[in-house]
Amino acid sequence: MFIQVSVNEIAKHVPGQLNELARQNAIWGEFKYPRGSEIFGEGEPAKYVYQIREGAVRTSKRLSDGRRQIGAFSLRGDIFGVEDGEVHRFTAEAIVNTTVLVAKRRSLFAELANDDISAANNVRDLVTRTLERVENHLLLLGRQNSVERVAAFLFEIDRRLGQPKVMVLPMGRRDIADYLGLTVETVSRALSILRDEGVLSVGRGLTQREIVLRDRPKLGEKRVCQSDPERRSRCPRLS
Amino acid sequence: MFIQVSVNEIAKHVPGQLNELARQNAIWGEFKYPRGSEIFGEGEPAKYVYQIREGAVRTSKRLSDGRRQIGAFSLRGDIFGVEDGEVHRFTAEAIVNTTVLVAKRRSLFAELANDDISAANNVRDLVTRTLERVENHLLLLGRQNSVERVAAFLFEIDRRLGQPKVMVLPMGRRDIADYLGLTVETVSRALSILRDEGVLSVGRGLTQREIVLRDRPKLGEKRVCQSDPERRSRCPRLS
DNA sequence: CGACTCCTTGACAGCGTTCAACAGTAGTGG
DNA sequence: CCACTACTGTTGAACGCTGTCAAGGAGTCG
Repeated sequence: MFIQVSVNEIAKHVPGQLNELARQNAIWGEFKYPRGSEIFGEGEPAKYVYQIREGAVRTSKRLSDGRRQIGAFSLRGDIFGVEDGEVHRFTAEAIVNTTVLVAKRRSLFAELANDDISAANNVRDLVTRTLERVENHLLLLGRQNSVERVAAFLFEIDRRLGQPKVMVLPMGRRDIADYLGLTVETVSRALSILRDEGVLSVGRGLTQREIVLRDRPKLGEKRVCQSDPERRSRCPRLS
Repeated sequence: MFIQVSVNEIAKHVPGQLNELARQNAIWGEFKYPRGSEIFGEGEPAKYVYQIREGAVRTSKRLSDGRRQIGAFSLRGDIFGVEDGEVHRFTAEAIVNTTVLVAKRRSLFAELANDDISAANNVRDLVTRTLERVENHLLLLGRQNSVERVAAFLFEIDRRLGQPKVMVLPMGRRDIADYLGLTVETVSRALSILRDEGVLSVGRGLTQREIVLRDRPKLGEKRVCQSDPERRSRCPRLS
């Protein structure tokens, strides 16, 4: 009951998914993680599934020398931890003060053996969407320039936030940079370019993390390089 | 029977996986694809699962202007097409003349609803491994330099080929470049650097696609940038 | 209010791309 | 068998995008 209500309140676009997952497991309840704290670490046994009630989470990997790659951002209503196997392959950290619903989980897909078609479909959809997102991210990291990356990021977040008038980013430039495979300076410069081109507004009496998209069609064009034959930078090579 | 034998012959390290997958589906048999031909295209309905009997396959995505990102290479014995949903999210092409076993497939995870625990585990393992590989690839594309990328590529292929004396690459430099998010020239230069450092030999009476790894430990060190943690965050110099 | 972090901007450098030339190899047909 | 051709791969030189370093401003939180 408690779960039923809260999940439906929070995640209108993924109604009841955690319910399905939780039905045959045990909901452990709500947990709060302060800004910057670790929810689980890479290599730890994966015992739970999480849904964000309030806040935002980043999942990341690190190299030994500190270089970091963020694989995904999870926002309000999003579920994470499902796609892992026996152990977590990512580290998950709260970007801001975050409240999550936690459900005990069996091993991946275990609930599918229990004839629960609905839960099976939900898990399948989650894994499918995860794969699709990650694979598109490969293309972004491997073949797109900095402005395209930032535009793609803004486009994605804007969509996931429901295209609000003012987009409030929970994460800082450092996180954006590590998500896009860039540096903070390059992210900042790309945002300035988009601002100067009239695509968005930033600052203007707002926080630096509040962005107003002024020209979404133009942003959409920026996402993928529209091979401008004049500027032969990194993109055009058509061969 | 025919399938049983051939699968076990070919894929010792993934014994019988396609058998499991095929048991409740229908094996359609063997198909041959000439070098460079398309096995399936991005966006096409996903009707079959494939296992490579002989040859090699690349799966890739393209941007509208022709930029390409290869997501994975499939070698002899490998299964591909399982991780897709209703439609293929990648294009699959034969790198060389390739023979594949083809099995009709149901929708993703459908076989799990049929109480086939063994098949369920196989699908789960395939999806888990796919996710792990792709996520590591994110880190490579987002945060590693050219030599690290090429070293990681060689390390992976060497392992998958069973560390032979002479590594015979089925793919050309162009494919390697598009897999690593680089250009052919940069791949070639990185190989030359590794050659000059005594890590490998290439050419020497062999084809350019035949490589001898002379110092696997050193190659392993090249894979990830270790060394001074305090200096720059991106990576130390090459030379 | 002060110390801290975050963000932006500028100057510069470096790594990887682009462009170009050349050598090696494979495929083809005479 | 040898030309002829097309393709692949290597190497050099110059360019430029992005990283690095530095400085300063803006916001945050004690």
